[in-house]
Amino acid sequence: MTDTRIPLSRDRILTAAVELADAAGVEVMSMRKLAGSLGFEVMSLYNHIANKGDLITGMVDWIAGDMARLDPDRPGKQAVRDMSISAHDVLIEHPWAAPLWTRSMPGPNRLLLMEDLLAAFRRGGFSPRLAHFGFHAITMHIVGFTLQQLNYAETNSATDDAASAFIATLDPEQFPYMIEHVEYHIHDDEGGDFVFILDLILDGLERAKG
Amino acid sequence: MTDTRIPLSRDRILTAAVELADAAGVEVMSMRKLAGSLGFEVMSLYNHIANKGDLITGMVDWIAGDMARLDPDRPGKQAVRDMSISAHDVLIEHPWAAPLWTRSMPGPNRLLLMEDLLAAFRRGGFSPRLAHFGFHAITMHIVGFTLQQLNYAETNSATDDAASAFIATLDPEQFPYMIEHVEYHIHDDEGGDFVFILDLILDGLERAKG
DNA sequence: ACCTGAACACCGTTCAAGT
DNA sequence: ACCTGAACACCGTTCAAGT
Repeated sequence: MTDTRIPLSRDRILTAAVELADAAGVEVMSMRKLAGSLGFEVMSLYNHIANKGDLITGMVDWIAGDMARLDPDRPGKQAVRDMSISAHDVLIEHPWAAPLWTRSMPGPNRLLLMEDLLAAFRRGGFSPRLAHFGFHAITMHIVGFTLQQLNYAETNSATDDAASAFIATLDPEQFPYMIEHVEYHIHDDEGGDFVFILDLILDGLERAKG
Repeated sequence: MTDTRIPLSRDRILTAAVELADAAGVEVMSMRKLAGSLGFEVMSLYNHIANKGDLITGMVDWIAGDMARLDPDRPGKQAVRDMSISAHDVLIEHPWAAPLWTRSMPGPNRLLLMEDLLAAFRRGGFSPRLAHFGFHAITMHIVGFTLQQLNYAETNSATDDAASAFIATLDPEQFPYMIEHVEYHIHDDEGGDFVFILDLILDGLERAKG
């Protein structure tokens, strides 16, 4: 009885892991279920990945590979803007990734993005110090904003019913602006907020360059 | 044989949980160990908290209570600046909290901080829309920046040896700016970066107000 | 009302055994 | 070299039983 299964590999495992996390969430994706989804036993995975931490690092770097590299032919500010928007899009596509982003070491794909970003600032005439600030401001915005956005989507569930229910628990005397804020999210949020703050940061950095 | 132990309460449990997480990290703080540190059995906890999610929400809100409320007597921009710095300090003191911040619903203490922040913007003459942007930009900076900072401290371990080792793995031809960036973290990072970017955001918002 | 023990349905990972 | 079964040391939580 020969084994007709396609043999495991790091790539196959990572692809399946991303798929599983996309479909069911990371908290559901256990080593056992991952192996099961591939038709192998748990321990087979350990022939290709070191441990669960290694798996997660690989998953994060896997989706980093989907983010658009900086276009070297465009002005630095435009290239950074495009990359940021692409990165944000990818993180929204894979909602499990943003919380893990800051918790794992950068893999090869992420390293390339980081180098690109720093290079764009330095070649654009930023001092090492200002490039350093710019780097942190931009990456922080990409990950942090997405994190908040996803959290909002989650706590307010699919529909806006939960948001309305949340408002109902608030005393309008004590939390008038909080209520206004949540209502903004329900009615007026067209998704342009990420880019608005991004431009605010980019303009601020350019001004700081002097 | 009478029981001389101080009876459990939600407050006692939360205090012990924060203490345990501070000392050993959240990933180590299990329900079983938490109960053990209090001298009770696991299941006793469930008489005071609903489940682990409830516990974590409570822990996050517990430390939110340590953050300085906005001073209503100061100009809005200054008050927001002070609150942000205080919040950042508290998150650095409790390194487990920032990753959980965006993953749990706001409790009573956090709600007050959020309302304060929104009120400062609105009373300072911001439109609902701009107050909304400002709110997200500031909270994102507080949590996101701290997250990156903690991650850096972690991957580079206590000493700078790990950072140097990390640099050593990088090809200087391919990653010149990445190397420069990590070296900045090792040598020139005096901790003023959080405030620098904070001011950049505050100035940007004020300018957007027109 | 609050505390507890046993049990259930899970985890990640080690180790020795197979091919 | 790669796959596997059994076992270990954990989890969070339910349920029935105690006081």
